[in-house]
Amino acid sequence: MPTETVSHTARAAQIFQALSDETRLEIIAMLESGERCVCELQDALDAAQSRLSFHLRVLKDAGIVTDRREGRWSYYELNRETFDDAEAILKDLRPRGRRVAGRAGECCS
Amino acid sequence: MPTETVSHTARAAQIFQALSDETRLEIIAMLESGERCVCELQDALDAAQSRLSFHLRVLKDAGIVTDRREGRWSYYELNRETFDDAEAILKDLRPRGRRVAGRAGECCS
DNA sequence: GTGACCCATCAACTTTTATTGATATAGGGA
DNA sequence: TCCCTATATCAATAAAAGTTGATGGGTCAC
Repeated sequence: MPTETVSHTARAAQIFQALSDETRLEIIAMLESGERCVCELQDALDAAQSRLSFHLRVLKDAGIVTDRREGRWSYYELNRETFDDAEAILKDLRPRGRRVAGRAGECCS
Repeated sequence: MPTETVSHTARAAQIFQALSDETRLEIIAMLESGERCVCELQDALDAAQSRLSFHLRVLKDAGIVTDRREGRWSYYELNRETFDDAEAILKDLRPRGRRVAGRAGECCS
């Protein structure tokens, strides 16, 4: 077993947590069509620089984006793998079969 | 246009936020096979009653579960619709086409 | 070099979430 | 009726996440 540092659930929680903020969802929307540099995001989102930087870090830590430095610019890009993971996790969470409800008296001691 | 009270992003954020906690993910996992009563969850998750109740409410507010009262028991069940929504949202967020990076000088003023 | 710019990080603070223990409500059985 | 059980809710607190403004390190143009 290779480095399974965190549990499956912890990883799922991390991904969803990163997706649970409107600013970050807007960032993701802007990155949908490809790589962008931080200043473009800043202009478009009208967010304070440190705030944006904070959210980008959350996204990066969750593996949702990757970054690349070029000269004095930083470019961020969506990471397809993590989106695959997210989809898989979601499919896993989905309701499956049916189970007849434990009727009164069956469920509690 | 009917009651579009909250933005698309806000709704997305709410769903992901509800999914961003390990306890809640465990609850969902327990509900995958069907409806359960609160006390079953309580036993299985070994969570304080009020804590569990809190998390169930978060899930309910986000539309991830529905509840049903029967006598003195409450039964919770996963809500397929919301899982469909979540999947659709995720698909929407996915990286699409490519875009050539704005090279140095192109992105900032 | 010097200075302007892009960006990350930090510290202080505010806001939001989560936990805990207590109380309240409602149903069922004696 | 009285009590016990199941569950929600509330108030107080703790912990986590987000915001803001300041600082500092790299990189480029001069």
